Amino acid sequence: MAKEVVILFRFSSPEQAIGYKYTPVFRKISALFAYQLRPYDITPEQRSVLYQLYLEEGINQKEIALRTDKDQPTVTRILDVLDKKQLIIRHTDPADRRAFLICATDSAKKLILDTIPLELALNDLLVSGVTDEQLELFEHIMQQIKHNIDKIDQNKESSKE
Amino acid sequence: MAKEVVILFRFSSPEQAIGYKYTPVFRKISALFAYQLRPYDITPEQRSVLYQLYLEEGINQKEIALRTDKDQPTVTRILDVLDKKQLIIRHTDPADRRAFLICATDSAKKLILDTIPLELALNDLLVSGVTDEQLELFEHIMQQIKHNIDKIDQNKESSKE
DNA sequence: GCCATTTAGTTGTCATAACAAGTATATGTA
DNA sequence: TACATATACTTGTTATGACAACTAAATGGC
Repeated sequence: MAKEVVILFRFSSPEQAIGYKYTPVFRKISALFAYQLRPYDITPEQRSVLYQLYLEEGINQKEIALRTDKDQPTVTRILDVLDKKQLIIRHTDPADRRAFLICATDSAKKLILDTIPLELALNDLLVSGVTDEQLELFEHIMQQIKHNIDKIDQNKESSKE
Repeated sequence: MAKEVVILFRFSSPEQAIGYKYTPVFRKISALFAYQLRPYDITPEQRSVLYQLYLEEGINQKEIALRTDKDQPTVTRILDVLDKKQLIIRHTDPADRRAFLICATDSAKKLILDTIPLELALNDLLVSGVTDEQLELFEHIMQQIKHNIDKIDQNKESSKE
């Protein structure tokens, strides 16, 4: 007699998978912000790097990668662009000749300050019709999902060994 | 006397903007799924195109773009890859010589069927610890955000004229 | 102090994505 | 029917992102 293996999932249809359903939503949010940032000749990702430097100057590239959730090669290349636009300066770290301490130029700081209202206004539009209470729950669920991702990632790492 | 203009936002800090906060989360979800799909030599985006063909064969590229939330150039290039991998066939549309009717090959259909459990299992892991009730609210909020995006997009379009 | 290992950053390659501009075909209208 | 306009798809360019492989410098154990 053939054995039957039944696997039960909370969802039965691939269209319901949250990655599938909502990745395009966040892509679109980035595209909208990119559109609004055009007059400033900067992209949301470049701006997210600058924003970290605005919060704390003189951190190195590895630290920027951590704080922006980007990998190091991506940060290297975004900094190359920001360097060309004269929005950052790479100072060699006197304590570690492999590393650079990155600083934002004055025009970069001005750019960040000028665009913060854009970001807040867009965010307000995005969450209009959502109550504060609902938003709080939304944040809570996203935190749980983030936590689950980290757990999956750990399994992935440990299974490599 | 100088006039003061005070603009009030629901959020005061850029780090709280949902685009800024959660775009990396969904990027990571895609990366996790990409990792799991490696043995199948396919990416989540290529798979999302194939999945639409699995749902309905013989639709054209414009229709695929609509259904996958991608723009037409992106669909063209993803189909080029799928074509090389012999996972789709472009039939010329007898009724419109500009268009192609796209069909999935048998191996593409098998690939979709084989990977559906992966997608459902990953989704289960991602939402573990989130109750069905919370998930329902989450979906509701995401729908509201999607609706808001469409409204912003319409304004953007109409302001072009 | 020497050497293995780790770490900071870079480079190369491929895949997506946004957008502009181009080609060929269809369509709507005088 | 002729011509303007719209549409389906393609191509080019730029930006990001994942990942592997590399260089150079730092660190840790002996």
